[in-house]
Amino acid sequence: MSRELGKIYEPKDVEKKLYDFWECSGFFKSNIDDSKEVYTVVMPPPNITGKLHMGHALDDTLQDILVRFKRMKGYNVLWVPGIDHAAIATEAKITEQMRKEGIKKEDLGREEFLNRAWKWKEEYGGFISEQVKKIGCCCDWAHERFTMDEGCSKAVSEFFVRLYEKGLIYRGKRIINWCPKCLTSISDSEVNFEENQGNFWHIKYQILGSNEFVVIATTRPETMLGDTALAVHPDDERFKHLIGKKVIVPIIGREIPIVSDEYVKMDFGTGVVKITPAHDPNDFEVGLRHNLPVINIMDENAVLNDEAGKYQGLSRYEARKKIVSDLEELGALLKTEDIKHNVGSCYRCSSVIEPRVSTQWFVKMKPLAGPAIDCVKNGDVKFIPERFSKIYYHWMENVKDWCISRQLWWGHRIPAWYCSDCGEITVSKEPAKECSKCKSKNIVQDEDTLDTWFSSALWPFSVFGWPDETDEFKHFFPTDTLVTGYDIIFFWVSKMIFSSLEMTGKIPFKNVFIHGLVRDSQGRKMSKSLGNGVDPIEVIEKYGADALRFTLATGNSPGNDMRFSDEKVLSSRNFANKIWNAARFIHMNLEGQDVKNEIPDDLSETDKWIISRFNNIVLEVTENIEKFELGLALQKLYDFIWDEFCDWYIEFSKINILENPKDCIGNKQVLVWIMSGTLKLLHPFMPFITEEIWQSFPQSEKSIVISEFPEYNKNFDFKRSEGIVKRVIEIIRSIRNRRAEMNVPQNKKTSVYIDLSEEFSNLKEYKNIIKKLSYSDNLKFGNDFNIENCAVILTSFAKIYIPLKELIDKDLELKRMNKELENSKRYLESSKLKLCNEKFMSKAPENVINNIKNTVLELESKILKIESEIKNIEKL
RNA sequence: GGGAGUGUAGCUCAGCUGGUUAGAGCACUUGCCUUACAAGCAAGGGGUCACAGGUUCGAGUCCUGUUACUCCCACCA
Repeated sequence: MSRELGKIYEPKDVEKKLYDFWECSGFFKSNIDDSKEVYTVVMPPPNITGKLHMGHALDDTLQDILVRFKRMKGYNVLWVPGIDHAAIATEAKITEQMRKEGIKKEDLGREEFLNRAWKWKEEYGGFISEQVKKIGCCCDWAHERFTMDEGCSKAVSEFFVRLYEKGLIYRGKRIINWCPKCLTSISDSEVNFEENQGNFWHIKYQILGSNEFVVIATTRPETMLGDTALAVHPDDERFKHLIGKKVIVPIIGREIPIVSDEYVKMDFGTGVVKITPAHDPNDFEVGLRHNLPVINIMDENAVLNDEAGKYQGLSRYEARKKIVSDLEELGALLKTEDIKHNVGSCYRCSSVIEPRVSTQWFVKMKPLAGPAIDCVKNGDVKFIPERFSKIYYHWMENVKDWCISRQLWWGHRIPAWYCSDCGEITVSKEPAKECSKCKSKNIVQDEDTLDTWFSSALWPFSVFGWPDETDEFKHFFPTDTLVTGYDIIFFWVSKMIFSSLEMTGKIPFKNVFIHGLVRDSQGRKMSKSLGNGVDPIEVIEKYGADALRFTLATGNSPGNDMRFSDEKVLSSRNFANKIWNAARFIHMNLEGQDVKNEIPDDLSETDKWIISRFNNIVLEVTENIEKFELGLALQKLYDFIWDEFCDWYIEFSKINILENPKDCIGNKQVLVWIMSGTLKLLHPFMPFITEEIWQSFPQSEKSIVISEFPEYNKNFDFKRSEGIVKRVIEIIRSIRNRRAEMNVPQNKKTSVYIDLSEEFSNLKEYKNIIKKLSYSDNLKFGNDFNIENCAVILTSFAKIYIPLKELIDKDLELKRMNKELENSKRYLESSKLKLCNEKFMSKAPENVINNIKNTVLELESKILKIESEIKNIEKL
């Protein structure tokens, strides 16, 4: 039973051992069990690329806290772990790896490339799971899923086909965001806009058949090669006469019309805009309205093509330079201004995005958005904190169609086949063998794959075997709580909600628990380019998983960003060590004795006090966790353990145990019982250390993981004892305080005389405790002391005298007494004022009024005492 | 341009539905190796809760306005 605990807690010695023990014992496994209430969480799947970062550690820790709590509360818990194939990110990594070897994607071919990708998955997938385990996550590994495994892929086809058949997926020629480096389209939300210092070139276009010019201003002069119109605002008096006329594009000499369109802002630039439908999203729209030709002047690498004439083969930036200098030579360049404007770049590789007209697949969003908004509005899905629902509405209400096709190989291939005979598109869950219209065998599958989020949108139900109505799907879905960061609400949360509603008719989860970003100690975002990222695994190796978890779970509130610093982890580590040593103290006193882990029949007031305090903490912590106030819950546990249990109850126990080492089994039982209970409360937050200590005490369960979370018990509510011990502590504190003020070192013992008021005369029973903890070597109770040359401490229920003899300074003491008198009088005044206030008396609740009345009585007696003591001292 | 958040001790942050004289960690000062823990113990200093109004018997907490910073969305040819 009593295992030897080292002086310092060494996480390394226990974490791996305990995790293996938990896993082998099957504590994390869950099966269908109708006798228990279900609690399901699906883990946001980390990308298959690279390592876990601090954001994952936070996300996983929060989930683990909730899941462990619910398991201890008796729920049938399932936490599904998994990994995301991360199409574009992974493909970029593999392509990069190949580039170093001098191989191109095309050289390898689709099949070989995919072989490589799967090898990558095998290698890195296990690596990520290992990291999740190191954090301590109690997920059910038997349920682990991958977004491209067979089941999830089946779900993806089902999703695509159903939406297509309902007319919610369409294929169309649109202008999309093209990344010239990743060579794929990306969705609007994958584009990052950043302010950029650029130039605003003013260029003259000659009006056909006249010597007049109009001037346009542009930041992208190279696109003029694709101009098919100029546009002005219909109400712009300056240019009304030009509408319908033609102008000549400089350099290339093409004749293009001047159209009118409300898109043009009269007060921006020159009021005249060049329209290049192939290379600007707004121009594309204008082009559609005015039936303008679309001239694409660039290839997929953003290099100018044969439409660009003599500029063919130049990159977009080389072409820009050349065209500007050519315009200058021609005299068509009127002036060059500086301008700040936003430039979009790829969220993966940061290349500047090139708007590009191409044929892509889209999801029609409007019909899907409605129900997705409603289920949050009516409370079926709750965001925590609530304010994030506003952000969600705002986005959903303005959502645009979702471009889902990607020109990548790593991902779910679009289940569409094109017939070379009749041109019909065949969309099918199973690989198509023939054209659905003309039955021709001459069909080819779409080369493109689907956006990663298309499969992660299905995650909460695809992991349970949907579209099959599996028993698991019926039992565990909808899930309970989704834990994720606010940065991913648009990317992912919104997509899961509308997909789930559309496919299963149910919400995917009841709660969305949103957390913020983990920033560095200076508040900067952790990023690769800054090199300020902190590796959670390194932190674990240095300080332990529990210290990391404590750091991430405490000191911040839901939805807010937090800063991560070594100092914080250090203080968390110290907390772990504090608990460890409390356990050591208890063990030390258990030596050779058979102490039961239960509350004894005969309880002292201090026992009742700590039990009552513990009982109260149980109630508060449970409530806090249920309300997702994890930081608050943990703070309360910290305070209880450190301040109340260690600093007071253990100190009380020491005195008791030292006095009668054989005869205090009851006290020892309480120590073991409180410690065990506290460990259980703390276990969801700090699983390793709590398990290690818990097992070292007599317990009925073989693991804390499957023990019962403590319940509030009204029989353990000892308010009277709390009052008594509170006063004992007050006496001790006030004596220590006075000694410190007088610079009496702790190793110098003094005499202390205490004159208790009648109703608290029973505090005499705590003589030994007070004597020891107030550094006294001579403690007497009574009311007939010779108090000459004594420092006096007054509480509402006692007068305390310390004969400090030569140490005391009369003037200093008088000054202090007068100051205290002032304070008490001021406080009394403000309290009395409240009691005289009729409105206060009629409206404030009874307990508030009673508190103040008591305060007034206490203050009045205290003031009297102070005044008489001042007189006494003055006589000296 | 639209939306959201934040502003509390030197620093990092708590403070739940308004209720005694506002808290923690770190840092700082002083004294302690006291039979778990110096990764510790005891005591202390330090805050007109961004500013101005308002509601209320009572405001860090609710309302209005101002101001500073941060983030998100949209996007300026």
